[in-house]
Amino acid sequence: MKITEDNNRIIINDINDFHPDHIFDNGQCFRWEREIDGSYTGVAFGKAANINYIDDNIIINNASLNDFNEYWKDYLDLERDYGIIKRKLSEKDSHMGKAISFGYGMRILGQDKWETLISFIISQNSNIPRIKKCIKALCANFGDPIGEYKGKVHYAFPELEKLAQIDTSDLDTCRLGYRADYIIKTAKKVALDGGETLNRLDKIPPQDALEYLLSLSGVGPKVANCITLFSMKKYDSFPLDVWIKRVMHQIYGIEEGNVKMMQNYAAEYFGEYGGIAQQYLFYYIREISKYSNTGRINHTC
DNA sequence: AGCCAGGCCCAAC
DNA sequence: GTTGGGCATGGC
Repeated sequence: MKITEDNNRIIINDINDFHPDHIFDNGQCFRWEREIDGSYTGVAFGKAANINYIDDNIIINNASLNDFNEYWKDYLDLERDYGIIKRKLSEKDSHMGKAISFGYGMRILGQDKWETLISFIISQNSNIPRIKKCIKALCANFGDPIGEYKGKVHYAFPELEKLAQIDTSDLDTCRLGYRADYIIKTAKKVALDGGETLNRLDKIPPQDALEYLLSLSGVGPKVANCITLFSMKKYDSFPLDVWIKRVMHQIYGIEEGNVKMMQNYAAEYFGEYGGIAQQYLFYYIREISKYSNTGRINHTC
């Protein structure tokens, strides 16, 4: 990885398996917006940036070398060789192979735990466009402004202490529906020790981490798996949402609605990279579904 | 217009 | 321990 710093811009050479669409528009994050040039502008860890991929170079605009080393390198998971993972998973079956050739530039971001927790509580029983709007409103109303960039004021994700201090009705303006109450309850519980437990979840046994997450209001198995996958580098986490349930039934032949069997099958079949496999499949199935409305997965796509 | 969305809670078995 | 109705909102 060769890094160049140039006028508040970072350029990284020699990174393969990187495509902004496959990374920022695959449902793992909700705060990045596509620009007309194919780049994405957004906020992570309280830093606003614009990221693009041109001629095999990753370009991070509005970032210092310090920002890169401290945040972006890990956030973008740049030190992982996705080539190896893709080859391993592609060998599984032709569907997996197709999903990977379709979303070849996907990477699992290393997101902030608190932001991921709240974001995926919001995500439940909703759809991605609305989730993005809800989170945008939450940040604009309760996040710290972090300055203007590309003609817009950007906001950090709301601090734990901030959401722990307010009431459910204060969130009315964010249009979160019944999830507002979950968020306030969860914030108050996480804040009991200043977020210490949450921040250490990746350093304790996975079963204990899962148990803590499931004890939080609005966090069930699916949301908990998203949190551990997208913010704790637990790549065998296999979130079963409505889309992946369809995949498990229609492609892998597992009895419809049998969640336990689906989890077991994924763990056995995909193993340590189940979560990454899941994300390729999720992106693929949703994209091809945009072009058909049969309600079934088109195996020939 | 009506079904669906990166599900979870809780009461009733 | 499992099951299913209810849930607030808006995308399409």
